[in-house]
Amino acid sequence: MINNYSSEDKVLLAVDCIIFGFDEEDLKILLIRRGFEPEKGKWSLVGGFLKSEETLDDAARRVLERYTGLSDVYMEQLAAFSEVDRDPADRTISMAYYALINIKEHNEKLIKQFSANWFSVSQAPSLIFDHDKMVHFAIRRLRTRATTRPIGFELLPEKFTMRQLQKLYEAIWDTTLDKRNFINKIRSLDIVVKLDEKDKKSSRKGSFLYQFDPSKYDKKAAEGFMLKL
Amino acid sequence: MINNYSSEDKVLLAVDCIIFGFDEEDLKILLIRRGFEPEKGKWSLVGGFLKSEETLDDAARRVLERYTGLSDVYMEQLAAFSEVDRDPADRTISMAYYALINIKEHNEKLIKQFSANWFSVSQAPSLIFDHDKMVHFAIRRLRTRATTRPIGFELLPEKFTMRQLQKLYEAIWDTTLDKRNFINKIRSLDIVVKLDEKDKKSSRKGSFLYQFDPSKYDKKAAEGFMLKL
DNA sequence: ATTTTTTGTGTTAATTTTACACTTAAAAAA
DNA sequence: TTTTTTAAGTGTAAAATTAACACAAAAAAT
Repeated sequence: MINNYSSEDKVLLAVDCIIFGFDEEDLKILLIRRGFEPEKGKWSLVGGFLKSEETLDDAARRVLERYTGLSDVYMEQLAAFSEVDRDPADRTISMAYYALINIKEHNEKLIKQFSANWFSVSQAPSLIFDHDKMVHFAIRRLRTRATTRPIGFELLPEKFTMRQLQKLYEAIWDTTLDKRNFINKIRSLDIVVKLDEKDKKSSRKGSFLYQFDPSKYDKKAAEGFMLKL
Repeated sequence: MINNYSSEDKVLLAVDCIIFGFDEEDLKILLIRRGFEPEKGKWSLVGGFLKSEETLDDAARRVLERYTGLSDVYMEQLAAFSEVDRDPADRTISMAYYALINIKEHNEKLIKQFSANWFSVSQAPSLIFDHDKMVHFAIRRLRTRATTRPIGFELLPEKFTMRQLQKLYEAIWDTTLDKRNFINKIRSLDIVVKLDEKDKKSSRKGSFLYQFDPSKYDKKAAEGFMLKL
């Protein structure tokens, strides 16, 4: 087939990933020191260029696996950033993705290898290019996502306490919540199962562990809800 | 500066626009018969390729102006579509945008010139490539947008009746609403001003015209709300 | 045994949402 | 001029949801 588009401009297309993790206290993002020019050594999101034989989702997954060692990560396309001079080296459009991972599960070795670091979103250093804008965009999106879809599965360990789940929402929304109203609301969503086990790390008394019910969780993830807290 | 990215693949980047209009009854989209191969003559979204000296928003605005004659159109970036074979002619990634326009204001001549046509979203023909997917995506986005931000300004004439506004929401959400509850809700948002004029077209009695209060509207557009109806 | 710490739980008031039906205005028809 | 027709305009009560709020229980540490 004749290429009808031969006179059109081609551009570089990158993906940059905002990787969120949660450490029981703060919402964090994974940043690396950039290993090449321009802006070598500065803090940056993880990213890479789209290859012509893969989709953008493929590219994002590839980047995610490269820097965290994790596949099967929850990931969503965010937005394209296309200011003409956003990357001084060449005309590059970047597709931002955000990912939610269980911070305990990523590969520590890779973190070292790439001089990566987890930063609380409120204490992150300023980033190269338009990456700060991307991060803000991602936080905004995560906030709305947390109000319309369940998110705990992605960011918490398999078994978790209600307090942990509440702290996660508090971190995402940067607010404090009433624990009684919170637990009632979560129970009414009918996506968690209370276990008999207790977690003793956080208190003398110990607190009951919960687990998500995968099928109910997925159902809610698909149909959505409106979580007002 | 040395180009550090010289070994990376470049791709064609297109924008495709879902242009929504409202004709007092139905939510419509503007489609054109494609003027070149591949898929020449088939129904398609309006689109074009990104030029290297413009941003994606610029490109979308350019496409919008070319096909509707309108500048200053409300427009939002939607999502990138990047299946490897989505366009059989060449590897092309498309950034979908959606736009909301006042259907009365677009340029009729251009419509003819491009063999364009307005279709009710429920009766649109099937489109080339992955354009159907884009349209569905856009409708979904428009629905959530209508629940979190005001939208009337973009799709209605300057002066409108409550019934028109209600029909707009009914069309977007594909539902019916109670007029008393609707009007109370809209009034509580405090973004419209009731005028003394009446519109006599729709009934003997005539119905009062309203206008958006630009500053209040913009404020609500920026801060958002949660519209449950 | 006492202190300390964090968990766990239920009720009431306030607010928001939903359901619902009749009158009014004015043109058109008789 | 009277009657008919059509869509506009309006308010209240019940139901559902959300928000506010405080104390007892468990268990480890002293």
